[in-house]
Amino acid sequence: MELRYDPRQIEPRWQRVWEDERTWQVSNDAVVDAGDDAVYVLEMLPYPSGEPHVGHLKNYAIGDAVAHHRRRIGKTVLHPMGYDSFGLPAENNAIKTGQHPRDATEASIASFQRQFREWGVSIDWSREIASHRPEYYRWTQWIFLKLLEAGLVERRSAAVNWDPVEETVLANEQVIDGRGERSGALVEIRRLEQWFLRITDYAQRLLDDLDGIAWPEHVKTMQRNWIGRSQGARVVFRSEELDTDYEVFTTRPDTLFGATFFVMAPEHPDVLRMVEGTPQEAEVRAYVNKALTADRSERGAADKAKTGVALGREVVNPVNGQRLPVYVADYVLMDYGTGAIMAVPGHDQRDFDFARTYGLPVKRVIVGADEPAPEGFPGGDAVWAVAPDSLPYTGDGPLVDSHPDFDGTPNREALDAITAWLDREGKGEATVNFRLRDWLVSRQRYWGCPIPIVHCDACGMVPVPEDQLPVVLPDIDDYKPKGRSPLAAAEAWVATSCPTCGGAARRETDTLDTFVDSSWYFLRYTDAGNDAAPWDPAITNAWMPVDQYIGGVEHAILHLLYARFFAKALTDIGVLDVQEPFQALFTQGMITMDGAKMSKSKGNTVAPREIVERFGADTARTYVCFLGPPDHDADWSEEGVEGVHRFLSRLWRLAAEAAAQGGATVGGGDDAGSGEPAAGAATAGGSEAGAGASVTVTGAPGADQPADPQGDDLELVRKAHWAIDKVSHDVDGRFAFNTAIAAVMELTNAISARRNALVGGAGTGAGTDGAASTDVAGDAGWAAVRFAAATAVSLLQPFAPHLAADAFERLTGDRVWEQPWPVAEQRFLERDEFELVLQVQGKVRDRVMAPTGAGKDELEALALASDKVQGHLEGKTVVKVVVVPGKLVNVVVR
RNA sequence: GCCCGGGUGGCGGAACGGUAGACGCGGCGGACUCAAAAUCCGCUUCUGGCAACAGAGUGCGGGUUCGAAUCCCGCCCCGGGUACCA
Repeated sequence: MELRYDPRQIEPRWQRVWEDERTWQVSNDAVVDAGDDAVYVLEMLPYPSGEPHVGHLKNYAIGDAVAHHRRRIGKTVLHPMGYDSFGLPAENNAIKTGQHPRDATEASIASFQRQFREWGVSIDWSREIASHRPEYYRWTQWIFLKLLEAGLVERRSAAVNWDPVEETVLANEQVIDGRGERSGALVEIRRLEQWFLRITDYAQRLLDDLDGIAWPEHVKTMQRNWIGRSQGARVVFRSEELDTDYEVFTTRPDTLFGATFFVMAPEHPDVLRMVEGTPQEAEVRAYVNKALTADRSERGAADKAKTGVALGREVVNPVNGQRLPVYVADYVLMDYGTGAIMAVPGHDQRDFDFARTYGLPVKRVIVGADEPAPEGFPGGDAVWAVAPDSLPYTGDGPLVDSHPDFDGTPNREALDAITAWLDREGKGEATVNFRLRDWLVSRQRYWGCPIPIVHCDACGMVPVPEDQLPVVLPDIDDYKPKGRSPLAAAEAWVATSCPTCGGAARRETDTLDTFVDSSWYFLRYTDAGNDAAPWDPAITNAWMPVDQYIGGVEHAILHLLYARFFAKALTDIGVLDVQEPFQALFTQGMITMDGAKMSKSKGNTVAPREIVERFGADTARTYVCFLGPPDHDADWSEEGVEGVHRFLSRLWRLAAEAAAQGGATVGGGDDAGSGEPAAGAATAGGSEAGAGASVTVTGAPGADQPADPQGDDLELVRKAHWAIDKVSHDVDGRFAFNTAIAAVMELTNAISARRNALVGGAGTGAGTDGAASTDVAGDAGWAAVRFAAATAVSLLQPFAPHLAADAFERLTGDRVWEQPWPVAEQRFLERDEFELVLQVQGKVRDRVMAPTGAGKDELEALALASDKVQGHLEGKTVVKVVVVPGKLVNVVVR
C-alpha cells in the first residue's frame, strides 16, 4: 500500500465538500438563538489587486484558525469576506492602459476569491461584499446622507493637502513626512471647497472608549497620540491698532507673565492684514509666500533653524498689559490651536531658539525647586537679553517675577489660579485642544463612491433623496484627473434636475475617500442580503461588535479610528447600537524576505499561489502560523516551509497507516453524519458519498481513547492529553500558534516512536506496509497510536483543515470540523512520580524521581540523600533548605 | 527628541521568579539503498576532559532574592510609531 501525503488530491476534495454543503454558512436566525455564543471573527477587508500576497495568507491563516477553534468550542461563528474594491491602483491602471477600473477590479476579485477557496478558508460566501458594486455603495451613500442630516458632514473651504501626482486632496492621515502616502510626492497646500466629516466632535469619546477594548496597548497609544488631547487655556491678546482680539491656545498659562513676544503662522489670515500699507509689507509678503510654497517635510523638521519676520505690530498681554511685538514664523502651525501663540522663551525650547536668533528678551518666571533663586528674587525684574545656560526651564517650581499674587506659588497651582482669573476677566478660559482634525473625505478621482449631492442654483446643495439611491458611477472615456474630478467631464451624468425644485442642477463630481467604504463594511456583512436597508438593527446589534478583529498594524490609526467614529455616529443617529465596533484586536506582524519588506520592485516576493501549488494550502497556512509569534515580524524561509511540509507528511502518513491498522469503522449504525468511505477511497466524489457509505473493518475499531492503556501506550495517551492541554491554552486568546503547532509536532514525534516500536526494527518509512502485529499487545499499541493520531490531527485542524479532515475520517469515519474541541483529562496530566530538581546554592546538581504529593520533609530527605548533592556540601554548613513541592529542593550552604 | 516594542545557540524561536535553549531549520554521524533521493535513528550553547564531570552562559553594569532570561535602577544597541502640537 502506497502511503503518500498528497495535498493535491486531499485539498480540492474537501473544499468541494465544504462548498457543496455550504458548511461555513451561518444564518441570522442562528445569532438570535446563540445569544452570547454568537461570535464574529473578522480579518481586515483586502484591497483586491492582482493576487493575494503572503501578508494576506498570514492574515487569513490566523483568522481562520481562530474561527475554526471557536466553532469547535461550541460557538456560532460569523466569518465573512469581501473586497475594498474602490481605490487608486485600479484607476491609475486605467489611466495607463485604458482598461475600465471595474474590469481590472473584478478580475482581481475573481483571483482573490479563487485563492481564498484554495486556501480552504472557512468563509460564509453568501455574505460576500465588494465596495465598488452599486448594491454596496448605495448604502455608503445612505450613510453619508444620514451623517449629513445629523450635522456631521460639512462642506467648507480649507487649506488642504494637495497631491500633485495623484491630482487629488488627501486626508491629514494620508500625508506622511509631507508626502502623499501612495504617490510619495511632496504635498502642496491649496485652498479648496471640500467635504469634511466632523470626527473632531467625537475626539473625547474616541479617546475615552479606548480604555474598554482589548486592543494591543501600542495601538491604543498610537490612537491616543493621534487624537492628541491637551488641557490648557485660551487666552485673548488684543491688538489695539487693529481693534481685534487674537486668541492663543496654551498648555502653560502659568507662564503668561514670561511672554515676551507673539507669533502667528504664515497661513494666518490676518498676517497680511496687519502689515497692509506698512513698510514691513513687502518683507512679510515675501516670507509668507516662501513659507507657504516650501515643502512641508522641510518645514516640519524640528531641528530646522527658526525663521520669521517682525510685523511691526504689537498685541497686549492680558495679565500685565505688556505690549508684545508680533512676528510671523513658520514654526507656528495653522493646523494646531488658533494658528497664533504667545511666546515664552524662558520656558519653551522653540520660543527660546527663536528669541536667541532674533535677539529677543528672555524672561524667567519659574525657578526650579532645587535651584538657587535668580537675582532679584522675588519680584525683581530679571529679564535677560542673553539667556543663562539653565534656560529654557521646562520643569515645575514656584513663580517669580510674575505678579505679587502669584510669586512664590507653585506653578501648577498658579496655572489654575491664572486660568480662573482670565475667565473672570473675560480674557480667556480653560479649554481642551485636540490634535485630531476633521476628516476630509472628498476626492477628485473617478474610482470611488459618488457623493449623493446635487447643486442647484436656486436651492443650493440638495441631498439626493433616499429612494433615488444609488447615484450610480457613470462610465467615462478619460480617467485622467485634471485638477478636478474626471467625473466633471461626464456631462450627461452631471446634468440633472433638482430634487427639490425640479430645475436644472448639477451633480457633485467628487467621490468619497475609500476609507469611508471600509468604515462600515463589517456592519453590512451581518445582513448582507438586505436590499431594503443597509442592515436590520436587530440582527446587526446581535452580531456586533466584532469579537476578534485581525489585521496589520499599518491600519492602527486610519481605518480603526474612522470605523470607531462611524459606529459611534451611527449609534447616535439611532440606526445602530454599537459604541465600539472591534472588541478585541490582534495585529499580525509582517512577513519579510531576508529581513526586508517584500516588494515587487525589489523582486523579493513569494507568491502564496506557488507555495500552495508546490506544498499545498495546509503547509502554507501552518507554516505562516509556525514561523514565530504571529504578532511579530518574521522572515520567510524556504527551508522552513519544507520542514513544515515534512511534519504534515509524517503526521498524515502515521494517521493513514494507523487507520489501516484498524481505523474507520465507517457508516454502520448510528453514525449517519459521517462522510465518505475511509482509507483508500481517495478520489471518491463529494457529499453524495454520505448515503451508502461502505463499512471498512480491519481490526480493533476506530480511534477512541483506549480504555486502560499500559506502559508505552499509557505514555502516548498521556502525551496526547498533554498536547490537548497545551494547544488549548496556546490557541485560546493567546495567539501562540507557533508553540501550539510545536506541541502537535512533539506529539507526532511520540506517535512515530511508538509506531516504530510496533512495526519492529528500524522504520523504513513510507514504502513500508507496516507488517501489522497481530498479537494483543500490538492491537493495544495500534489503538493507542490511532487515538494519539486522531488527537494530533484534531488539534491541528484549525491550521491544516484539509489534512485534518482527511486523516480524521480515515481514523474515525467522522468529520473533524463537526467534533467538539478535545478536552484534556486531568488524570492523564498527573503522574505519581515527578523529576525533582536538586540544587545547591541555586545550581542544579542532580535530578531524582520523587512521588507526586510528597511533603517537604520527604523531599528534603531525598535531596540530602543524593551523592551529588552531598559532594557539594562537603566542608560546608547547611544554612537553609528551600523546598518547592512538586518542583525542586535548593540547599543553601555557607 | 518623545512614545512603544525587542536584544537568548550557526538561524527562526521556547521557557507561571524554580531543570535556559521546547519545536523547527541548518550541520554532523548512522540505518536503508548497487547508488542517490525520500524515509528512519542519534548527536548538535560554549570551554576543558576519553569519560564521569567541572566551569561559563540569555546586550552591558549594578541591585532585590535561597534562586533572575523573567522583577527593580542605570546604560548600550536594533526595530517601529510620531514629531516645531504651543
